[in-house]
Amino acid sequence: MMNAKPTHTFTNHDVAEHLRLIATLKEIKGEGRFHWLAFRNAADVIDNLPEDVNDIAAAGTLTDLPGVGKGVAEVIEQFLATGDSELAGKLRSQVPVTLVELTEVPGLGAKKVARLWRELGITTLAELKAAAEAHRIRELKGFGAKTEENILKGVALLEQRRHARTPLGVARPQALGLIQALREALPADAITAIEPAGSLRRWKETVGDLDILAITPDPAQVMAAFQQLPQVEEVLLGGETKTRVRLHGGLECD
DNA sequence: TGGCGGTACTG
DNA sequence: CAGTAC
DNA sequence: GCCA
Repeated sequence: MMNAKPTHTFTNHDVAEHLRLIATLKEIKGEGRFHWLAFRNAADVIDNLPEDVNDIAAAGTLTDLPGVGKGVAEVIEQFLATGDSELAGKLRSQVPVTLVELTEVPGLGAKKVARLWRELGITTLAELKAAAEAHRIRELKGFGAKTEENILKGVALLEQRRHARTPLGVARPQALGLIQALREALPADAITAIEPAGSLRRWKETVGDLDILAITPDPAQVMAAFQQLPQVEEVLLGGETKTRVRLHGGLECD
């Protein structure tokens, strides 16, 4: 046999996802902000790394990466070797992993998910949906009828999106079109810089929505122009420095 | 050993 | 004001 | 948890 090759090989993205899993579980568990933030930051670093994390690990220089210290490096090494880590295992024994997907419902963060779990025993999307439909959510202090509706909408959106994420090949041209339209609608000096952000910028193969970031001396002017673009179907939220709209076709854009 | 982004929006 | 999202 |  040739030199023993690992049975599985893991990509930078796999590693990043594992670090994100740890971060989310820690957050739901209620650990202090910076304990889990560190893992999320490290995940972003790994995800954007041009080099193969396997090579870096082999060279023993993981901790040279920004945001990667002793703790994260240990987790990465274990994951590359086994596809899992002690830390993640320990976390999984304390927090149901299925809670992670609840976190993806817009408007639901770790804190609310933790309460839904502890106070209503909700651990899955299906259970969440059922509880909302049975109006059991509004019984919780701080959760009202409105929250319930939003959860229902969010779950529906997630179920829909799950099967209908937009391919980058479709999303990116749309975003670039928006950027160009915005430039044309405004004087040249109104926008210092503008570019795609989020999953678009990270070249993910599919995206859930469009994120566009602009630097401008006059935010209000840009927000107004953005909302009036012909490809905008509905303004969902129009702030002074942030706007969310739904485009024709259903894609949402910030 | 102390700092870690800052802000806007919703309920 | 707390929680969430960017 | 990482960094200065």
